[in-house]
Amino acid sequence: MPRTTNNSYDRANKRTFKIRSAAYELITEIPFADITMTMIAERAQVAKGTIFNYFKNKEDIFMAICINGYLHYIERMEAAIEQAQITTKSDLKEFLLAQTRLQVREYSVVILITSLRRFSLEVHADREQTLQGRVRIYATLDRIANKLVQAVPDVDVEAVRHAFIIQGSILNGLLNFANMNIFNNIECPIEMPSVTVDIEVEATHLFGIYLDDILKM
Amino acid sequence: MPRTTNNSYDRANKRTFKIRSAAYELITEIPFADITMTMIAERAQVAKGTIFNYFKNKEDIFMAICINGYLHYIERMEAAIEQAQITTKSDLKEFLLAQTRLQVREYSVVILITSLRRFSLEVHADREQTLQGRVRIYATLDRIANKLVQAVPDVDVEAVRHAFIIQGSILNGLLNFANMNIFNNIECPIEMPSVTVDIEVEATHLFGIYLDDILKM
Amino acid sequence: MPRTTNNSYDRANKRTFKIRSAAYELITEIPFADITMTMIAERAQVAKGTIFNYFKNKEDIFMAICINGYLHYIERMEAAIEQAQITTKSDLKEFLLAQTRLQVREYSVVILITSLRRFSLEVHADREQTLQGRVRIYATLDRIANKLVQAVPDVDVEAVRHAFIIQGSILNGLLNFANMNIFNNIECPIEMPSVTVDIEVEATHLFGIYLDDILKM
Amino acid sequence: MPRTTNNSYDRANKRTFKIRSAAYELITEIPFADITMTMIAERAQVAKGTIFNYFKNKEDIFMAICINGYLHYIERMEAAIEQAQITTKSDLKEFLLAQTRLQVREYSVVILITSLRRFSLEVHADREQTLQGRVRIYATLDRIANKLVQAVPDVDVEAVRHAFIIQGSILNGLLNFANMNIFNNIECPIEMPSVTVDIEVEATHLFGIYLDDILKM
DNA sequence: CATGAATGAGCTTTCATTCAT
DNA sequence: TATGAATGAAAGCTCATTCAT
Repeated sequence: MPRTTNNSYDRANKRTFKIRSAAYELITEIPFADITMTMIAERAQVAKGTIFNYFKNKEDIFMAICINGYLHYIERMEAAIEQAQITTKSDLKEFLLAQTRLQVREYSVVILITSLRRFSLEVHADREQTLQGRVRIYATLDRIANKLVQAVPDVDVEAVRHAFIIQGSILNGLLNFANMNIFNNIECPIEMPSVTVDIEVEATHLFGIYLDDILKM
Repeated sequence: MPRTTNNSYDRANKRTFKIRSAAYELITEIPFADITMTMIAERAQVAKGTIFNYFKNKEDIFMAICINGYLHYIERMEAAIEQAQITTKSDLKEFLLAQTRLQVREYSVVILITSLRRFSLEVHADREQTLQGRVRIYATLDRIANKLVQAVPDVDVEAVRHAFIIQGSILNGLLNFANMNIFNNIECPIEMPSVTVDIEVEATHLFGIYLDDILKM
Repeated sequence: MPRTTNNSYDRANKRTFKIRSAAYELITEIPFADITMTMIAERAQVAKGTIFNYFKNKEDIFMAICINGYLHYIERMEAAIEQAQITTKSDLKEFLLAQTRLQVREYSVVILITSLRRFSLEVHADREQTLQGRVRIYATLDRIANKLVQAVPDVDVEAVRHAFIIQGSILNGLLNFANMNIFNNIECPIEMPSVTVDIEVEATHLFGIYLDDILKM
Repeated sequence: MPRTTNNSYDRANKRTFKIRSAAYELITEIPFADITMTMIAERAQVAKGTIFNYFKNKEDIFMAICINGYLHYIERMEAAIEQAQITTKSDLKEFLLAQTRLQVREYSVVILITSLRRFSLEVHADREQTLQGRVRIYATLDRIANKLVQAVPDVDVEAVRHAFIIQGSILNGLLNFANMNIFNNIECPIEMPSVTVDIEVEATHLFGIYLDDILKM
């Protein structure tokens, strides 16, 4: 079967990817407010004007990162279900905690950027595009939840879907609120135990007991 | 002992309060990036230059709001302990959940602003001032935790102090990550159950099971 | 004699016409500075790049509109002479006033665009093209003037040719300078009689007494 | 009597004047569209940002030039009435023609800029400011007209006020529409008599016969 | 000849910050 | 200490123009 490639579509896809990647890289290095379109253009090796052919503005780029990043995460999760051999509630819990560890390790930036949505991103990002993305996310989460409840008896779809929101909230909250002993990535010479938090440990702990509760284990 | 009032000190205090209040009001109306020093000055009814006598920059103001707002919350909590008549773990849990409801209802904005700390505030805010504030917060939380463990047997100070971090993280995370069906304060015409969240219900639920866990109830 | 139609020539003509028409439409809706090549391309249903095959730049398009529009007007006038049955000075005056009414009613936009020539059009438009157009205009006016003086005794060709310049100047001037009670097409709630002007009445009045003068009536 | 000078008011006035003057100079050298705010700032020796403290945008500056320039002209005219010793219709006509010569010689640029009002200035200039200016103009013209009709019997105020509109229209029209043998300030090597116009001669001629008509001379 | 994605110079405008008063 | 006019760096963004397809 011959593969029909739409060249211009492919090129456009590549460009948006390059721009998003450049912006993603920068947010790991520089505070959001200090990132400029010029920086993003330089990093992505495209002209500044090109960015505006693909994104409405800076906020739009980061909103796209949020959505695509999270989609990437949950699509991987969906694929992982097959290999996971989940049959009991315990399997399910283990699976979701493993996914949480993955989220902490590889998707913290994406989850963290979500913090900007209320104060910055939503105000300027493209409404339609964003909502479409969210619908895709919801549909994927829905599929995942359905697959999981089919594999494990006596579990509510609604509860599983909801758990993903809680999972993200927990990680986002810990990233923002914990570790107040760190200022601008530099640890402070002040002893404040119990403020310091190992995000992975804490996230899996909190989400673990949440799962226990909703799975009635 | 007669209290010597220093007039200029009082006036300065009033000014910082006016400026902070103006900024607080604005953040409930306008996205952070769109708030200008001119707006804050007008709202606070001071000259733009005056602001810079009291705050290093815009980020400094909002960092101060974070810290003072949270201090305000926990100082009220400290005062509330006396009236609360806490003697059992169950009392303790109820007290902390009541405090959580208060946090949701009256301090959501303060908790939400914390989302900006990593990406904006810390980068420009005054380091020393901020750390001093955090130390004050820690000291207050420490006093509170101690008072509580003295009232209730068999509870770890460390665990209680830590619980406050988790409490804030939960609220912050839910505010940021939940309710993705809302875009720019406008609800979307897309049905996505389990994404929609009643913050107060969810926060008390999650924090409740966390307390059950750490209090071993 | 059979006319050999050159297809590509016809197509090119059609294109320039489509582009000019699109630009003409736009200038009746949007201020010159706010009209973009993209808008013109969309309206003309051609690619942006195509425009540049036919016109040097934006100013060139509007210069072409000026020249072609005015040519259109005077070529119609030339054709109208035959039907007009002009034999006396009075006939001539009536003919020219009727033509002035036509100019006001159907060519105001063209005359108005001329206002841009000094400040915008000439600076960027194609010099040779423009001058060629003006020579064509002059030639046509010359033919018209000659036809008219042949029909009416005791009238100077030079004076008639010159009258057309005055005619255009009067209309252009009134369009620009009169009706200062209107701002951005919206009438102002300020009573300023004698500022308000019925362009057609005023133009024919002023041009009428001018004709009386040069025709020594 | 001590003169009370409001320093900040004076300084502001000086600034607006400097900025307007710079813009006026530039428009005599460079086409409107090519004048940038940077150029104006440099010429006026103020910071770019300063301009925006006094004017909304580029169009606003040129609208102010139009209005202030014309006001300057008619205020001089008002002052000139006293010295003029006007008692007859003939005196009145001579006075107005002399004023027209002055307009041609010293205010052509101002009158010419008016050509931009429809296509550029009004769309972006400050509405209120502009209308206020026009009201001032109208009031001055009204005073002038009244003074003149008091001096000369049997002349209609309305007609005189209206004549000023016609005067400006004539000059504006001639500046825009005549001399099509000149392209971009360079005369063309094409012989087109009757297109070439001596603006001053033509304007006084046309306005002269208009005055004859309305004064019934 | 038609296309439209890519370009990037350069625009207007903003706004934190300064500093003379 | 309060002021707010002045600053000017730098931002976001536009859009005429190019050019590979």
